[in-house]
Amino acid sequence: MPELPEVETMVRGIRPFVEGRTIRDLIECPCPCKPLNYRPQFSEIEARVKGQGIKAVRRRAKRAILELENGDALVIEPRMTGLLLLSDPPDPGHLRLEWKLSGKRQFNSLWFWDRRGLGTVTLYENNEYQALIAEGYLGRDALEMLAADWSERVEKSRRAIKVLLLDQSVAAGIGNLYASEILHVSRIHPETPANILSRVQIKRLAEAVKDILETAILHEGSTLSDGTYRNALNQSGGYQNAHKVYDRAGETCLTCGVGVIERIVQTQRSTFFCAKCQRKK
DNA sequence: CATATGTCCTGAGAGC
DNA sequence: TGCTCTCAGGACATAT
Repeated sequence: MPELPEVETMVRGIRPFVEGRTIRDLIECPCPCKPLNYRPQFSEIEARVKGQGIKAVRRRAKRAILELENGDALVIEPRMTGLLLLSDPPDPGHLRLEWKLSGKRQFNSLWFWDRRGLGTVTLYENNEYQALIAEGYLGRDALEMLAADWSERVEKSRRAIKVLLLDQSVAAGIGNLYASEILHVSRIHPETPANILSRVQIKRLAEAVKDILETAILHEGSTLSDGTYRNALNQSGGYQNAHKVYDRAGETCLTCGVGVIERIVQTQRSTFFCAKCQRKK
C-alpha cells in the first residue's frame, strides 16, 4: 500500500531516468481488467502530454507527479497496488500505462502497473496543480510537520488519534501501516482522543512521524506478505523487517517483550498496538 | 462545520 | 478440488 515512503521511493527511483526527457507517446496497455480512473478521459490526456518535456518528478503526499514543460502536471495516485516502474513488472497482466521516452538511455519507457486498478491518473492544468501543491486541500507534508503544527492540529479534534493521522487534510502522507507504527513508537494508545494528548505525547508523536517515515524511505518502503509493493526496479523494500506492530496481532511485543499485539478496527481500518507500551490514559 | 460511512477494484486465503 | 465469502485500504462522494 504505497504511503509516503513508498511513493517517495518510486519518485527517487524514476527521477534520474525521466527528468528532462520528452514523452514521445503514452499508451494504454492491453489489460483484461477495468480501466483506471482517468481525468480527463485517456484520449485527452494522451493528446495533451504527447511531445511534452518532463520538467521535474515530484511527490505530494502519496501522489507522484510529472511536471510538464507547459505547466501542466500529470498526477499519479498509486492508491493500493499501483507502481511506477522502469523495468519488469511483478506480473505482466496488470500493466496499465507505458510512457515512451525520447532519446536512448538505459530505460526508454516508464510504466504504471496496478493489480487492483484503484489508482488514478489525472492531468492538472497549472492553476489547479498549484492548488494541489499548496496547503489547504491537502495538509502539510508529514515530513515537514513540526511539534507546533501537530499541537495546533490535534487540539481541534475529538477524534481518535489514529483516525486523525489518516486524515490527509491534517498532515499529508501517512497511511494505515505507518499510523500504527508511529503510535507504537510514540507510546500513545490509538483510541486516545486527539485533543487530550499531553504536550509530551505530542512531542513524541512529532518525532516519531519524522523518524519512522525517514527511516522507511532509507529502507525503500515496506513490502508486505502479498509482495505487491516494489521499487522502480521491481525490487522489494526492506522496512517490513522493522515493523513493530503492523500485521503482528497475537505476537509478543518486540518493544517490551511482555505485551501481546492487539488488532482493533477504527473507521473500518485495522489498527495494531501493544496495550502495555501504549496505555490508555 | 466535524465526523462517519459507502464505494471503487482484484487476488489471496479461509471455510465448507 | 472448487466453490463462495471475506478482507485488504487510499481517496473521495455522500450522509448524518
